[in-house]
Amino acid sequence: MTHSPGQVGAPRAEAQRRREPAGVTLRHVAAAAGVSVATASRAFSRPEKFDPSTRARILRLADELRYVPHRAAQALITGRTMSLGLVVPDLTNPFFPGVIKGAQARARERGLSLLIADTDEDPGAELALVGQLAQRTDAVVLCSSRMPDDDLDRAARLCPVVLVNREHPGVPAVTFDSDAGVREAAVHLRALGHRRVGYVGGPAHSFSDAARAAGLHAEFPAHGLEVVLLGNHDPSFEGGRRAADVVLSSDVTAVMVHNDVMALGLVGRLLDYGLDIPRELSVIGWDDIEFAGMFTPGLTTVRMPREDAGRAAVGYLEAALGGRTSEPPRLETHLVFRQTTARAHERRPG
Amino acid sequence: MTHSPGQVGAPRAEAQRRREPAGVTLRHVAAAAGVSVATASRAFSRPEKFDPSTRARILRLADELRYVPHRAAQALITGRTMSLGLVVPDLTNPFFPGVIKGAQARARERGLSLLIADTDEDPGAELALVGQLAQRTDAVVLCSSRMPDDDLDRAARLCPVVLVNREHPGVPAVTFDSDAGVREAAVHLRALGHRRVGYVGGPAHSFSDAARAAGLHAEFPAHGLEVVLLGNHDPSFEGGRRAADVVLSSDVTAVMVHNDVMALGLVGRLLDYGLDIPRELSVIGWDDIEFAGMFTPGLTTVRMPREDAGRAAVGYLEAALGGRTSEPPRLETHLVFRQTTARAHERRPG
DNA sequence: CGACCTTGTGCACACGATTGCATGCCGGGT
DNA sequence: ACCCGGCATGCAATCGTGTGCACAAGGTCG
Repeated sequence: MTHSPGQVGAPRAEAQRRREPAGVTLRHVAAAAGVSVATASRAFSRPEKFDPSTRARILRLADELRYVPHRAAQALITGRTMSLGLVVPDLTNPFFPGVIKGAQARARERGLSLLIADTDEDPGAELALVGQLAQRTDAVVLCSSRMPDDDLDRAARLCPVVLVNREHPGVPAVTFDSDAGVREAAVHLRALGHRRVGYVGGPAHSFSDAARAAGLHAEFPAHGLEVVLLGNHDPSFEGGRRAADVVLSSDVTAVMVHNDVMALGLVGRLLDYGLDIPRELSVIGWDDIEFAGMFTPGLTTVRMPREDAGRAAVGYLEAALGGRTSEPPRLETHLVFRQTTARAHERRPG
Repeated sequence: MTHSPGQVGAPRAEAQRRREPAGVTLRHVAAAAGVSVATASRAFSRPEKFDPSTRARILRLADELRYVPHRAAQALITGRTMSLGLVVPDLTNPFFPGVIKGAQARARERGLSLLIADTDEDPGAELALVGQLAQRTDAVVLCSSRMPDDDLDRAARLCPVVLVNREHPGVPAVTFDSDAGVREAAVHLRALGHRRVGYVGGPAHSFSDAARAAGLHAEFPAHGLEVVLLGNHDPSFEGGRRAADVVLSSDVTAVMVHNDVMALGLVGRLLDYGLDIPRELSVIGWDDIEFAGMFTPGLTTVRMPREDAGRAAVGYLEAALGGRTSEPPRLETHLVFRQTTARAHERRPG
């Protein structure tokens, strides 16, 4: 209104004041096609009810001009950033890159991007982090969070949230169904003649540790196996090594371990002690990280389909943002047989 | 102009048409403070030349109202998204989470976010990926890219780019200086009595493989060591295992391996063969991934400070975007001594 | 005492895309 | 011949923030 409106040509010169090459905008393609910006926009968003030839021409021109929509502008007007956040406690824990990979693949298929945040194992920082992410993303997936319950409530109010490997009332969650895996482990150990099986636990207040222990207590007795709790330990290689003494001084012939990294630490230390694994002690881990099969002896373990979990989590959020309601899945786990389990034998007294 | 302009109160009702709770905007805090939106905005961006009391009042109110700036709106007007992209070939390769972690930490300190993209080991897809990232980020770091040279040129024209662990004329790069690490390895092996040392290579056209081989050729002869090339192999555990036969049928007493994962595969297979490591063969890996110290025997290896690399890469980009020019660093590597190296012995003929 | 500078603040436009409403055109029915 | 409906398209407002320029108030100096 203030300036001659007929000129639909190049963006006005003064726009170049600050700002790099500027890129081609909808205005350019509209001008090139001899239509208004509105029409150009609709050529993308409203394929239906549109003159096919006009539409085709616009799209072709957009392509030739290498037009790419400006995400920030879209985000501003639509209120959707088209990106998701993903929070993990520790990237160097081999469990998480798997779920990230899955999440990322699904996100890419859908034209979404993924912001990864690592909390450095600090549950207290997670809420703040979700707050930051909420500004830049439409929703976030919280992975194996050890966030306190009320922080979790607050986070869920901040923006749409989906949990992975944790449950909390009122918050959707992609979970792992330990049952099948644990049952297979029970059958396996029982068949090998074991009767008393230890459980080397992870962090005391971790949700997944509680879930795993519960699975054991639910399934093992039904198969004639006694479960012996062997304490809570740091979920690290060192934590596994340190658990060796407890295991050694118990009278179990087999142990389940909270995760693979710990299990590998435990096995390593026990081998150092001169123990013959699996002859004197069978060990079963949890997760099936890549390295589980690379160690000697290869670790028997309960596989968690973590890429599937990542995919499912973003799939759920994408549906939820689109207004479609869906139920996040509960994923099956299974036992992977390798070399750390064998027939039960008496162990010579420690 | 079309509607009564006096009303500076809440955003106009019709704005609520579509759009969730809407959040509090600069307009809210401006209204609360009794100033214009422009002043409120400047309270943040122009601390200097500002009436201190007004500024303090505005900031306090902003805080009370829980105002958080709308990133998309800022991005639209400033042309800066305040986020960076990071492209890696494979997240599940333990090398990369390390650099991501470093990058992420530095980015967070600076209020930047990081978009991670995994190319699934497909160098052909990388350029397209950078294109996508360029829309949503201000710059991208390309990590150990195997992208062809001209793709790399194109990518660098798309948006500011920094390379990690790769070099290319005209593109800034955070690199690893193999020299110190390789020299230490040479001294170490020589002291242990080795004379002929094999090199188990990675992918044929990989930049880092060329760099590593070059380092060997530059340093080893100077220390009286002969280098024997033992071919190119897949940079995976399996690749390392498959290299075992070549190693066994050569007459070297020690090998350097392109990376730790391969080295671990190689060692595992050789142990399967009944070889006594390190007595019959010394093995040195490259990277110092977490698991290198967890295997038995612990892998002697050349450490790459990968978190530092991540930090340096985003540090460089941040400076570059801020107009400050800097030189991306060349990071020192060092040998980490563990159990796969020992005095040279004749090996009984294969 | 007036001209000029400094300092603090507001007006208005811009960024690039989306979208409700209006408009113009064309054809068919009464 | 006129009106109405459908269809394709344009107008203009809008999202939330940043910033050049104008302008007012107060102070200083000649």
